[in-house]
Amino acid sequence: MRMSARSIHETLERLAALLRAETRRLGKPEGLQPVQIDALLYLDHCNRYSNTPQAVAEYLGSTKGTTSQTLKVLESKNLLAKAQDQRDRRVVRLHLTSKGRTLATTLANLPLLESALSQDSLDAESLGEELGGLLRALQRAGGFRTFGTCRTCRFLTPAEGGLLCGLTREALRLEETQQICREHEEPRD
Amino acid sequence: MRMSARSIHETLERLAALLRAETRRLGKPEGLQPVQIDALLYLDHCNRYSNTPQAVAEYLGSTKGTTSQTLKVLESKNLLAKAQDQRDRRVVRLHLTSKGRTLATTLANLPLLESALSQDSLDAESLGEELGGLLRALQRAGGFRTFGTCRTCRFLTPAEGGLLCGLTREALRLEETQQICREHEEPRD
DNA sequence: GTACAATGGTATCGAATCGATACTATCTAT
DNA sequence: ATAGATAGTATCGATTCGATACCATTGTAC
Repeated sequence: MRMSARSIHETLERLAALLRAETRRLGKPEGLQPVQIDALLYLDHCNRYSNTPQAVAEYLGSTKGTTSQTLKVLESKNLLAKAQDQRDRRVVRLHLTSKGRTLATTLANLPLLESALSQDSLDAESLGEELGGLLRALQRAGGFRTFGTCRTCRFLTPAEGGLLCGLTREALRLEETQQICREHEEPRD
Repeated sequence: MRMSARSIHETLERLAALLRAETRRLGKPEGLQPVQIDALLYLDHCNRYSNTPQAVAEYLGSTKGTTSQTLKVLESKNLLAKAQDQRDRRVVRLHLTSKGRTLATTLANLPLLESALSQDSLDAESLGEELGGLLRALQRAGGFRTFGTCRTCRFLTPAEGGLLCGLTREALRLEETQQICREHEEPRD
């Protein structure tokens, strides 16, 4: 039984539709759209190099203009605050408010997905591996940014007294290495 | 390394965003939105019990109203034709035009996905298994219709001279058993 | 050092999605 | 025959999204 690209395409589309509907359901009490929730979760999980409108746009696969509106909504709901970067004054830094952090934590786990993953027939471990592999393959095929964490980044370099980002030459706290980074790159074979 | 529900959630979201962007790109020359393409592909691949607006709505995880608009667009582009069902005159039957069939065939394979799946690091077989398993688990958890094919349906019954749908008691041609069915149900335990 | 391109971001417009609601038509159960 | 369920459409308002234009800041070429 050969597994065709079309059948995988179909399955992915069904998964995406279900996930989207569930996200919509979950965001409804807060008056949040799926895209707004995606942005919120990203900002809750990205590092200090990656909390800009541009990065959000790339992560969501959207344009700057659309993302700007999405962020405006989150700001108007007091879920995030904007601040001008001091080094590069074109750049806006996005920080979740405590209300935003709380909401992100709530929205991060989808009940539907939780209960699906807890079923005996599923091995979350190998599922995660396969999904991750597909994502990396797609990103490689399309030349997109990978948005991974330091753990799998080719720039991560051990130094005396801790870890270092080889790109910025800055020291990284341990928690930071588990956050999503816009500059993440896979090791070269 | 425990694989958390959140990280799977995140990966799925990224996959969905990439797929959606790619579908958008692909549909642009035709002036079709992603949802319209999804509906087109569904109608190209569903059986005669499942080609109604209601079924499309359930498949896409959307509402009747929204789906009605989606279908209106496809109709105005001469990609599908509506016909009243003669048995139940509330029901509208949707049939792709030859133009619609052709376009569906074109849009069914995403270049990005094809090239990702062809990479050595990926085993399309086990990926398909894992994805299918996750989809079934989600459908079970949420009580959604499964939209599978006869091959995995508990209603499929062998009869003299061919196959039979145990629900409608009608004979099925072999090709039909490979199409998506709205009445599909997984075997009980 | 001054022009000029590149980059980050916002504003605005029009087309489309989407949920909600209300409505019509048809079928089914009693 | 009547009530209720079901299939579908129409319409409204909020939001998404791409496209375009625009502004501010930074980087680069000369």
